[in-house]
Amino acid sequence: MAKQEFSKQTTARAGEQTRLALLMAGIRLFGTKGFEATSTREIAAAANANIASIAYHFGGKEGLRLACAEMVGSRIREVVGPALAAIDPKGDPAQAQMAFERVIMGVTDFMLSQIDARDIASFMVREMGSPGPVFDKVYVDFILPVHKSLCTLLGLATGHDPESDLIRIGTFSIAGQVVYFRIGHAIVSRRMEWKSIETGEVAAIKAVILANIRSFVETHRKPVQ
Amino acid sequence: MAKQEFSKQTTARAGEQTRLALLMAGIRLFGTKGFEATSTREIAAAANANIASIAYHFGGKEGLRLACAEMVGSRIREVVGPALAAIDPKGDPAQAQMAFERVIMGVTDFMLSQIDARDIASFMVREMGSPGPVFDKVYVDFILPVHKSLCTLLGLATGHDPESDLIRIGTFSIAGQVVYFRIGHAIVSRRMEWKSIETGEVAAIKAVILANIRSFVETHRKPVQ
DNA sequence: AAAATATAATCAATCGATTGATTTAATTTT
DNA sequence: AAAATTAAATCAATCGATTGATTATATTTT
Repeated sequence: MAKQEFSKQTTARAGEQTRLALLMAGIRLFGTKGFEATSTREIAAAANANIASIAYHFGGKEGLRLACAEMVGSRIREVVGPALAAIDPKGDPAQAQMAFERVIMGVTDFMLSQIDARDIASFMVREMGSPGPVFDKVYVDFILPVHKSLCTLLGLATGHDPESDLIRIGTFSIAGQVVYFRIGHAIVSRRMEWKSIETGEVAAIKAVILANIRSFVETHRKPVQ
Repeated sequence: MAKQEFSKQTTARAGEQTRLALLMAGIRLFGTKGFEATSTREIAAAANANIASIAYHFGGKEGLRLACAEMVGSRIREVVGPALAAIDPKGDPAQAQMAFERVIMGVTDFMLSQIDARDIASFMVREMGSPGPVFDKVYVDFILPVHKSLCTLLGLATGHDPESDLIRIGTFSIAGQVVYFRIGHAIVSRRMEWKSIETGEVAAIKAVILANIRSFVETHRKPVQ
């Protein structure tokens, strides 16, 4: 297990290095250009690896796609996992609302701020749009549990049944805003006359989304019966 | 110059027929599968036309893509155009809010209900995600004017400067919800346990979005100074 | 009106280029 | 030396585009 720090080029899991590089390149290229529009030669070149290494490590292009999905899934679970685990199903409304806000704000930060995360977000959004094995994996492993948890929180915050149409659709309407600002960032940036999305820009977007969350809770809050 | 009205099948622009069929097939396939993932053979087969007809009518695959964008643009302008033209820049806040709600609800209906329009919406959303000449066209011809008009209305309704960050981003946050329910319909349907998006389902979504609009206006309304 | 000509449109066949995948050989690591 | 990994070369299949031939329609000439 002892990792040799010296001459990491030659030693230190040379194979693992290209494997990771291929995954990174795959996520980035699949996310920005789309799966079909990206060639294996392009991926190999971006990862400074050989074309055959894709087949060797992942069995093929489709295998790399699935491996990318798994890496994306685990990466996102790192972000939302802790916040979701801290949910108290018997907490009071104010506490639930705070937790809800924290998760959404965290996801927004992750999706818009972190440069390496943008590729991840783009990749996932693309896979969301087209049914397939990757979609199923992303849905079951990530979207469903996260959405359910968010519904639990929003249900607690407003006093409604977490599985009611209002809460489920309402949660989508809020999470959808986050998704939109990611996929529509080119449009938003152009309209806002931003060169790129930086800290200040993300803060402005988060402020609006946060206000929308609070407006939603306030509008639909039920008096305790 | 006299056009013969009889036997429009044989006469009356025989080429226009396949031209339209190619456009329809292009919008549908580009929208559902993506541009790169769709082959010209596939398009020709779907349109009951020959592969060469694509080059003949549009100069090539990329030309067809642009022509599809133009058709989509004009089609959408039909939907939102009348509502936007009726905007009164000096109207009272309540009137502006009603107009805003009407436009958003109309677009939501268009994007989710009309079967033929789903292809159009999918096509546009896909092009929005990837920069290129089609994106520029869609932005300038459609997104920018519509968003500006919506900002005017939302500015009037709340009393804020239509070009302020709050109004511009806020408008995106509302329009983004509509876009999300279109591109994320597979996820939403699965989570809601809907077989497909039908009248009742669209009504449920519209109710939530409408409530979000009204919450936004109420939250950010400025007292008349 | 009839014949001749021009234009528009579609067709099957084929082009070179590129795709993902595979094979063979060389290199590195253990 | 054996195993693991990478590099280079090659595979059939498919891509978008183009070709020349053919048909249908419109226009012009006689």
